[in-house]
Amino acid sequence: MATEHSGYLTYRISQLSARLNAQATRILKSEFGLSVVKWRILALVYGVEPVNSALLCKGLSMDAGLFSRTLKSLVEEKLVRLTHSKTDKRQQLITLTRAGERKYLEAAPVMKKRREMLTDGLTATEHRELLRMLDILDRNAARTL
Amino acid sequence: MATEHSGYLTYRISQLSARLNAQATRILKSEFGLSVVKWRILALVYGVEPVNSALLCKGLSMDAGLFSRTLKSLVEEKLVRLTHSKTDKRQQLITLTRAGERKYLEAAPVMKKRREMLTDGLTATEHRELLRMLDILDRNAARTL
DNA sequence: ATAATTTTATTGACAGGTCAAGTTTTTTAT
DNA sequence: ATAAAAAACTTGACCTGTCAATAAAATTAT
Repeated sequence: MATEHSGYLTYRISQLSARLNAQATRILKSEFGLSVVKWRILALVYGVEPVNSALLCKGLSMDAGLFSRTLKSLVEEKLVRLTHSKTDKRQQLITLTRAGERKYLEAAPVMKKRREMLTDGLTATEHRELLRMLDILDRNAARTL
Repeated sequence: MATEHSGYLTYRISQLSARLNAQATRILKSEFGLSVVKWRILALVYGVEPVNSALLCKGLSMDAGLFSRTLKSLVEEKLVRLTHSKTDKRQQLITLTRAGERKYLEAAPVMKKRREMLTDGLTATEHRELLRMLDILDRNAARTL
């Protein structure tokens, strides 16, 4: 039954993505009480704070609504702090709180190990090749059909 | 901004998957009034009918709830027909109606072209390599961390 | 034979993510 | 200088997909 659609690249990618997401969700929630989106934000803010909110949202190519709500709950959990830009009253800057930094530093090694485990069995060359091919797919997918 | 996380394979896959899904959703909905899940079911049922419902659901590794609801609306749209198995009163068999077949045959070439376009720029060897690497990732992702 | 377990299918509740509308502020065009 | 357009952010409505609970039927174990 699995063979009929095994050639369907799009389907394979979708399945893999779902599986990876489920794995990340499980680890992040059970061990750190984080959602995947919250984790991504923490990971990107760490080290480069303070960060412009809109730029980060675009960089993640994340929906602005989702981003806004996630940020709100990160603030409620006191993992990040928002400050209004002086020059542009619309903008806000994101900084990690001490607790946010701690949370990131706690989760980072676990998530790093997970990534390493994922590419187990791929040589460095293959890994690079894979990223290159994903780039090609990505560009092709952006082309309107 | 994109460079910080470009090495994050999981993130790349997730983004690519989201993009592909959005593309498929757009095409299927606007041109054929189908959702991605409906399309997948039609495509798998076509040619091998009648198909055992539970087997198909497992073959797609799809959530049973989602599967049930999607099937229900495919029946309402008169694209598939369900018949109860004589030997096992729990089971149901799926068949495409004439309209369902027509819908599949209409959409199939467009979706095929989309897949071909997606791998534009990859040699046959690379394509094979890509599938192989995705297999490895998939197996690794199945391992519990 | 019948009790316990497993399988099939459906349903309700919910989290994650998308889309569109609305507010405020800034930028651009006239 | 003022009007129009764009950008930043928030909110509500909505859809998809996941999970847990249930019910009916079949299978397995005792």
